[in-house]
Amino acid sequence: MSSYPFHDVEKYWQSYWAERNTFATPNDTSKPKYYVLDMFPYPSGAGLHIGHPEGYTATDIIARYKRMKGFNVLHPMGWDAFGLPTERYSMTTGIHPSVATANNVATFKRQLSMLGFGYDWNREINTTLPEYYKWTQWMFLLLYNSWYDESLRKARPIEELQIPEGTDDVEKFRDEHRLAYIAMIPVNWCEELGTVLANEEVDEWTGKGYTVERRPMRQWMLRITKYADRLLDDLQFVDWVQSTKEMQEHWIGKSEGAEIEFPILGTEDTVRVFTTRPDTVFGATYLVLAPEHPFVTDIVTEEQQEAVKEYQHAAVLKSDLERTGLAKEKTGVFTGGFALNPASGEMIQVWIADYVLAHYGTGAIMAVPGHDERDHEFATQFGLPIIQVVAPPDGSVLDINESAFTENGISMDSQNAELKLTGLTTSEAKKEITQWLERKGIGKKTIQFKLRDWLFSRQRYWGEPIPIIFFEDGTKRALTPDELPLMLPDVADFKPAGTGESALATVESWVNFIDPKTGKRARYETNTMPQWAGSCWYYLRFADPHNNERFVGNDIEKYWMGTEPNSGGVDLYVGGAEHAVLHLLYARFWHKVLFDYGYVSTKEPFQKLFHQGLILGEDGEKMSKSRGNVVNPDDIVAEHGADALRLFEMFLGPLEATKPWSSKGIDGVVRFLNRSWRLMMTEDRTLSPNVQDIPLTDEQNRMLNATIKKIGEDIEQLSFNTAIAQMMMFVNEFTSAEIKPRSAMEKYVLCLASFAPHIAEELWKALGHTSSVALESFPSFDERALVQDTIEIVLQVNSKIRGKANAPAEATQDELEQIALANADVQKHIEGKDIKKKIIVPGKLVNFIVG
RNA sequence: GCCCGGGUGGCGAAAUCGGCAGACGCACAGGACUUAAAAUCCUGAGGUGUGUAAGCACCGUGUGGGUUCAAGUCCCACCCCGGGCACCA
Repeated sequence: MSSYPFHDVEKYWQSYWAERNTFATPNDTSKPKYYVLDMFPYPSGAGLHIGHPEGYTATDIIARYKRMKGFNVLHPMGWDAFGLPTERYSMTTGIHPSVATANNVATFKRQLSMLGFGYDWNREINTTLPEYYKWTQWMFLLLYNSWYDESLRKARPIEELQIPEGTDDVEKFRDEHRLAYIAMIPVNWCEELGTVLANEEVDEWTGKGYTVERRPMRQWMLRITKYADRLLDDLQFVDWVQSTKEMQEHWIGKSEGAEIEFPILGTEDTVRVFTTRPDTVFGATYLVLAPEHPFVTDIVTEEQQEAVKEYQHAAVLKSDLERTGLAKEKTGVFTGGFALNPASGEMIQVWIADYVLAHYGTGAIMAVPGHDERDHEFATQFGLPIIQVVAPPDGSVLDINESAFTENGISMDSQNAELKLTGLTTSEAKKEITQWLERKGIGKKTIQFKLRDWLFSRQRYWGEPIPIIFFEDGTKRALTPDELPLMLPDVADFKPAGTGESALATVESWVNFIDPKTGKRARYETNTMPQWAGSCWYYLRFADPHNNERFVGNDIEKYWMGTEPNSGGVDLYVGGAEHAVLHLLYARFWHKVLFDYGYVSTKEPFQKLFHQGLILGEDGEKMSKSRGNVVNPDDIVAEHGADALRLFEMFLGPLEATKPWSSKGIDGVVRFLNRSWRLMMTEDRTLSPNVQDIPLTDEQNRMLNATIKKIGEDIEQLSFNTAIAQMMMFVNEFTSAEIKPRSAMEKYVLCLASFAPHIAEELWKALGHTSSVALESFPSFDERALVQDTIEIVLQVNSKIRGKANAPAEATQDELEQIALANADVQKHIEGKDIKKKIIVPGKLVNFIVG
């Protein structure tokens, strides 16, 4: 028996869908909406890999199922096409990135169509097209033209920023408050690439043998830190994988503590430190400043001058990685200066050490070696005093020179004339000391975040130009919305200028010009935006992709994203866990800015988030060319068909699990599809005469209804592997029937349709239907068909299974007991013994405890 | 080091609330069809022991303990694998 003609069938239905626009999604507000989104791909030259269809099949099943359940489903696809790989390809081949991108997009689109995904291609978007990046630039301007009002906890137009009396440079004051701003900050400069790398990119390139050093450069930054608390708080509104929420929480890194001022001896200066354990201030036996701390030069004594300089110099040369990474050995230098512990009144040494980070807190710490492991290690190494000021709550005694006691406990030896912490619990002591500090005006309660502002500029050609103009006189202006898009000029050479600027700096005709609005000689910003920019808001554009007046129309946004601020957004967002922090955090940030201006209606962009697991090579290793274990979807489709690939990727295991590919395993789903086909088709592709209008047996009816029920439930739970197992059971059951009841076959095809749409369409047509199965309703099931009159119950003696018996489903405990006692196997085991206890669970089991 | 997730047959896995462990599939074995093979259909199968056999007994969800009539599932301790963070005071 040959296999079903999947080549013809799949090709036929793909063109059928395309010609009839089967999956066109109207903005039809009369129906409930369902928005299901994949993280849109970067169209690489290599084409789709086998991992892409995993998430895409899952969302396609959901989309098709929800459509059959009566929803208006938005299930779009587009291209996140700016970025370094294409630019590097262009550098070596001379092929323009826009041409390379178009080619790659064509390949991806062909492959996606080949897999039968039901996208509305009228809504296709591409981040590299001017009609798209016009709005990315517009969003940048929105950020640039905004400041964050801490009291209202929202972004507001920069014109509404109150300028304090006596401010001479108003522009400078505004720049200091804009959500997009320029800063000189040390960045990861890679000489060979001639570009700055993001922190997350450093490993990738150093791994490839490139060297990366720290160099201060003029960079655009986004003030995401202003949103730290909201990004943290609003996680409560989303239905995400717990681990992803936690990763975001850790990334944002909120910690509560206090700032305390330590007077520097012999000066009027004070050093402010941040600590989460102000209750341990009596145990602060020295101070440590970050090597970059501005006070270092003031504090350092003549004798220590040279050593300090040398240490600072060494610290600057070290990369972040070297400073924090492998070398755990602590280093530091005494400045020669002393400070006063404001609580104990002790004179304490001031050191510099690179275990204190300049960019966190105040860039200075009070070292409490008795109750902080890092301080303990440092103090031990340099012979600094270690004292205990917190006792374990159980009153046990410990040797504080041996190791730090970092847990909460009871304060000890912590008092001065005005203040007594001794005897208080850690949380009481924190409150007490903070009040004292505030009363004295030498400290206050503070909250710190690990999150840092977003380095937003890249020295690359293939990205969105930043719409800012610089004038000769040192002033600048932002483009106005009517001047957008600021088009990326055509260039022949895509290499960075090598000066730390992008290739744009070498395009004389573009970069230098007379600004028509002001008549001044001007220069465009030559930095471009990072790849994250386009993906920060694309989910909104899918709702209204051709709108030239707005990035998304008001009503359309409200329909697809919802109007309830605390819920709503994209209903289901599926993508890799590698984007758990950055993409999702950045997109949430932009969304909140848009929310502050009323451009969007929900606080959060993505209501439910799901990460599909990785598909490994057959050897259980990550797929890679060098390992030679790469599976190409084109090959699989050619050999087994798209339905088989879709089904197999879903059958492999739970969607979220990492699981290996198996070339043998796919035979199982191929067989299943063939069995489904033969259930109702003849060899010559016509409906089998065995499909007839006959009633179902009770057993068949039960199987059919159980299948409908389970498939609906499993799809809702993204549990596709078990849904497929159920369909296999259905087919096994009906294969053995001589005559196949037509009604069961029809309902089965409707169940199969979301998973294997091509074969389902063909079967649906053979069953005599003239329209697409994709537009039919999902069958409902009859709960009554599922109830069984008699069920098998387990008979146990002393909790061991000794037999089984059929009992009426409604049997009472007494009846079950009688049935059990009548069972020969049970009798054998209870014979001559006392029944000490009876456990009878109706519908499940009877258990006699004998002795 | 810290925070998550996970360990179930030869393999991928399944198992609402604690109630028949291993559904479904792969691979395997036997049978039917065939000159033969493939394909297909049917049947079998966690392991060990025992028996000619139907069967019977014991063991079994990473390890060790615990709770319970009953534990893959709950509790405690530990081991291993995957992911994330990593001097954030």
